[in-house]
Amino acid sequence: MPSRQVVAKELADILKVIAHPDRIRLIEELRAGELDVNTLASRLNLPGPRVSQHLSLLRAHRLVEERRDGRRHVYHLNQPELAAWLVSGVDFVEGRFDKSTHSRITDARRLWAN
Amino acid sequence: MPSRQVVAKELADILKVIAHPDRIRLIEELRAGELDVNTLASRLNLPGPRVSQHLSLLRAHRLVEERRDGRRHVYHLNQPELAAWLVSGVDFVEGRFDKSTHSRITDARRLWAN
DNA sequence: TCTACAGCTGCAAATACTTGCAATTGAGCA
DNA sequence: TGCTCAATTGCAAGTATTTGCAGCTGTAGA
Repeated sequence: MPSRQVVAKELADILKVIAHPDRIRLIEELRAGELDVNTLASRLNLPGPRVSQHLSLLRAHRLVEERRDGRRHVYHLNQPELAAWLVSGVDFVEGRFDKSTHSRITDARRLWAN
Repeated sequence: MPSRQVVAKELADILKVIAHPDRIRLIEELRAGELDVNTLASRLNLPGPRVSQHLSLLRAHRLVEERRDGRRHVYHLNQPELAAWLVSGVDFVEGRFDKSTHSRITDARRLWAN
């Protein structure tokens, strides 16, 4: 199978993993450093098992890694540049908003820029 | 709903649209300029209706635009930088390959670099 | 008008994702 | 050992995507 096809498939695979609102937010939360599952769950306001499943998917694709600290499971981004890359992708979202909602983007970009 | 959440949702939506091997290849084919549906179908070696459906999805999300030229439907990227952004995302694929298949990435990157 | 070519649309079957909830594992501590 | 907190796993129901194929629309040219 030709290389472009292989790489397109792998890239599609990774994008599919990232392409979920909760998982994008997990990645964004982890941009600044490591956090445990509980903290993530309460920051995103999601049930624990759900966060756990998202994390296990991200883990299976090596986007995050886990570390144990006592009874806590602490997660961090495997490739921290991923978060920056994602934020830069927000540019391509702009066309989708009408003018009134448009400020949300600059807003979010500012929050994520930190 | 908080901005980060809105933007995460929109970004997820766009990524979901992009996250398909065929559609990634379509975007890559279009990086250099416009092409009609037939050309795309034969370059990707896919049945016409399939390419048509992928394009209509990309079109619905404003990632591509259509132009008519006689009986041809000619497509082009709405935001050409999208292709470059995608290619830069290939970096995050690298961790997934073992050493033997690793050369495919440099390979594909070279091909996509044009 | 008739034909051919270029694409699009619709629909059903197969497949994959998401979500909620209950049950389970595993580490620390009394 | 027995209890509890932190997370993970498993599974079923609901929802969305993908794929193949048949049939349709619209344009150009004889």
